[in-house]
Order: sequence, then structure tokens, then C-alpha cells
Amino acid sequence: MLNPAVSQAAAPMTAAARSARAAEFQTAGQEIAEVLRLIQEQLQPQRRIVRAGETLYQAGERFGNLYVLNSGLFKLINLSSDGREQVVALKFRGDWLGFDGIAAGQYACDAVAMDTGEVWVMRYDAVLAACALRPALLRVLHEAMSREIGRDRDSLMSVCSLPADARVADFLRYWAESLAKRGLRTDQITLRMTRAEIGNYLGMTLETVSRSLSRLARQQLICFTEKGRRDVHIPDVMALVSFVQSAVAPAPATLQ
Amino acid sequence: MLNPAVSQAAAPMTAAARSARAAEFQTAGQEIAEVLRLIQEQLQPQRRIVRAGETLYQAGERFGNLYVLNSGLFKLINLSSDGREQVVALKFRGDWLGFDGIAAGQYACDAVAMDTGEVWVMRYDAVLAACALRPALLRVLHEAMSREIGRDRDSLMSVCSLPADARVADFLRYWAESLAKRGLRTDQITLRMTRAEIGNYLGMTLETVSRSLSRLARQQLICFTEKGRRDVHIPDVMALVSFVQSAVAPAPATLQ
DNA sequence: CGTTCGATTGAGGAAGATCAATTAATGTGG
DNA sequence: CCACATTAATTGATCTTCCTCAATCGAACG
Repeated sequence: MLNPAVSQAAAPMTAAARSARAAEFQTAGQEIAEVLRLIQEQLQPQRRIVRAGETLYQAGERFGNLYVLNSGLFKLINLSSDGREQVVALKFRGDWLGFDGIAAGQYACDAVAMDTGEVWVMRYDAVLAACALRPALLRVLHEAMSREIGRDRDSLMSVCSLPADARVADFLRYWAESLAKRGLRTDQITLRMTRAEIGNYLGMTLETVSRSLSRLARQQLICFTEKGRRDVHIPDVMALVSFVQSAVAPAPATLQ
Repeated sequence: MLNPAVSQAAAPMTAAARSARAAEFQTAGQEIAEVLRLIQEQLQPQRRIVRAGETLYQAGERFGNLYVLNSGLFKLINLSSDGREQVVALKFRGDWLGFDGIAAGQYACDAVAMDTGEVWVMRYDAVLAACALRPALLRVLHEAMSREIGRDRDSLMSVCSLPADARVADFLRYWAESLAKRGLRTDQITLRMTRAEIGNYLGMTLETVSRSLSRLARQQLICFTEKGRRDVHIPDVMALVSFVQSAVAPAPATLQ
């Protein structure tokens, strides 16, 4: 978009940087588990099993609950007043859902499960009451909201400043790192979105998504499993990071 | 981008819809004033005058304060790990700043004043303490965070689903409505951003911003004042809304 | 009054959208 | 389990939007 697309093999990363990143994710995974434990203890939330395609809440619906994802995967679909609709966020284990409803007293988007999962349901009032007794819980709540703000802005930056291939690469990186932070396998990703949905999320057409994935595969940054192109194997997440960087800082022209 | 650009004069809006929208903004303006009063009473924040160009906090700086804007105008500039930087949000009277710092314990962006203004400075801990005593304050805080999440997503949608001209129109509409909600004059806007900054915020080049503004002016959706092209006169905000809609729902082909 | 920075406008080119055809996966009823 | 229908994905050809490069103009400022 703004920057020239650079189609090049990615630069490698040092082993030190690699293990630092891995350690960071490991502690993050522990934190997520701790937070879930705290929520469970303090709020005794109602558990709800959702299946792929089920809607947790819908845009316009009266706000009242907050949700925490214990397992599974959600997409949030925003609708504008003029009828556009778009995937604006993805939610993984440990993420909260429903914050968007607090401001106006009604949810601003649809929360749709992309997989079977378990959601913890809590009345917002009950959360507030528990927070009043347990400051740690309030801190956790605010951290979650703050993280959501930060993530939304990162999405905006990706869409605004990266060319299509890098945007897809950054999307895969984000997905892989989200799994890594939760202690899940990161080399094999099952994309539970169609090309059209990915494109909708990233601000491009499904054809461009398909072409970008093909190009990334041709450059060995990803590979498809033998059965189906829904599963993506990422041999090295850092290579994706480097690829995005190389697209931003185009062609250093043998500078050192 | 995703949708075909439609260059047409905008459809008018009913007087009823117009006044409903105006009333909505008036009550919003009162709410903002009330919220500011509540904050002032409960927190007795330290006041700080900022001048255009001054930085309230910077990315990476240790988090500790939250801020509320009593007057003036701020931009938030996000920086990615690979060096890209982008305007990701604008802040008006009554808006909070600093939420992005809660999650990681350090701010994630630069907050830069675009105008002389007054900022209220509060320790995050002090805010939490006050919230513990006054549930209304906690509600206000959460509403502000929720609104920020919602706004960020609207930005994302605009960038992902609108062609350049509509994106600029939507930007002007957002700015005008932000002023309207605060009881300020909405027909005359002083853009305190260069074309380059606007383009950076909207994900397009400064030339495209310039051309889009020229086209909007040619269609009488905006006009420039005699002195300078920094001031934009918007004769009818609703016409901008209609223009964006017409770009989304392309050419109904004389349907009715 | 020249210098500088920002804005405008034009010409050409490139990334990505659109249209279209083909192939692969998924599902359905017999 | 297969034939068929349906939906998703890929790939190619063409067209549009917007980016890039460049020149000009205007405003602000020392």
C-alpha cells in the first residue's frame, strides 16, 4: 500500500533473540493460566460450551455479560451503520469478550465461535462487585482492556502500512505467536477462516489472500500440508517477522 | 480498495433524522461535561497546560499516569517494533489518554498535543483508589476504555472497506461529529494535521489526501476558506455520511 | 525577500481489484 | 460408496485505484 512490496527471502535471527522470544511466550502462557485461575476462583463463572458458528452475542444486543475464553477461538464481526461488516478481532484462550458493549449499553459486534470451545460467562455487575473486593482482579480486567486497545492499534498499523504479502505474513505471525503465548503448538496452524474472511479482516480480496499465501509458500515461509490448504505449517515464525521487516525497510542495497 | 469508488452527489437526509442526531450530540455533550465534573471532584487532578507539539508521554516510557483532556486536541502515534510509525487515534475534550500503558506497564505510543490545551494528570493508583470508593467513577473509566475499543475498530473498518475519497470524507465526518458531541462548532474545522499526517492516519499518501479533498470540494461536500487550506468548512455533515454510504452501496441504478 | 515547508496537480507505473475459468474440497442423496 | 451438487481455493487476464516521481504554487517565517 504505502510501501513498496519487497519479495525477498527473509534474514535469519540470532539464536539469542529466538530463545528470548520463546521465554517471553512461556511466561506469558503461565500468566494466562494464572489469570484464568484467579477468575475462576473469584467469580465462579458459569461455563458454556460453544460449537463452531455459534454466536455468543450480537451487535445491538443489550449488554450485560462479560466473557472469558477458556478454550476455542472466536472472531468479532463489526457492523457499521451503513451495512458493511468486517472481522475486526480474533480471540484466543484467556481473552475477554464483551468490552465493546460497556460504553453504549449494547454490544457493538457479533462474537462468533470458530471452533468448539468453552466460554465463561459473567455478569458485568458481578465482575465489578468482585473487583471491589479483589484489587488484583480489577488489575487483570484493566490489563485485558488495555491489551485489546493495543492490539486493535497494531491491526490498524498492519493494514495501513504493509503491502498485501507482508500483511498476510503478519497475520500468520500474529496467529502463531498467539498460540505460542498460550503454550500451544505454533508450527502447525489450522486456519479456521476462509480466504474471504481473512481478506475481509486484512482489507484485501480473497484472491489476493490466495496469491499471497501461494507466494509465501513459494518462498518456503509457510507450507501447506498434503491434505487441504486450510492447514498452514510455519517452519520458522521469526522468518515471517523478518519478511515483514524486509517489506517495510526496502532493499538496503548492500549497505554493510 | 475493496469497493468501487462512486463519485456522486450525496443523498439528503430527513429533517427528523437530522434533529435526532443533533439531540443525540447535545446529550453527549452534557454527559462529557458531567463526567469531567465527576473526575474533577473525585480525583482533584493536577492540571497541566500543554502547547502544540508537546509530548504527554512517549512509547516505552514507564506507565503510571492516566490523563483526561479538558481542552485541546491530541494525536497518538504508535510505533511498531520494525520502525513504522503511525497516527492511530485522535483525542478530544473529555477523552482519556494512557490506557495503552496499563497492560505492559509502559506506554505503547506517543501522545502529542496538536494545540494548546489543558490536561488533567492522575496517578493510575489514585484513580483505582477513587474508583473503589465511587462506583460511578469506575463505570466512567470503563466506558471510556470501551469507547476507545469501539472507536479503534471503526477506524480499522474505515481503512479496510472504504476507497480513498470516502475514507477522507469519513475522517472529516468523525472530526465534525467529535466536535458536535462536545458542543463545539461543527461547520468550520481547523485541521491541525498536515496532509502527510492525515494520509498516515488513513493509510494513503499525502497526494491522495490532497486529491480527495479537492474532489470533495468540487462536489461541494466541503469548502476551503479564503485564507489557507488548513481550515475546512462543512456545510452539511450528513451529506458526508451519505457520500460514504453511496461509496459503499454502489450505484443502485435508479432503483425506485 | 528569499528560504522553507506544505499543498496542489500532472504523468506514468505498479499493486491490487475485478472478472472469469478451472480445480480442489466438502457435502448429499441414492 | 459413488455420482452429483456446492462451496472454497487457485490462477490467469484485464482494468482501476492509488502510489511514485516531479514540477509548480502558495503560505509562513526569519
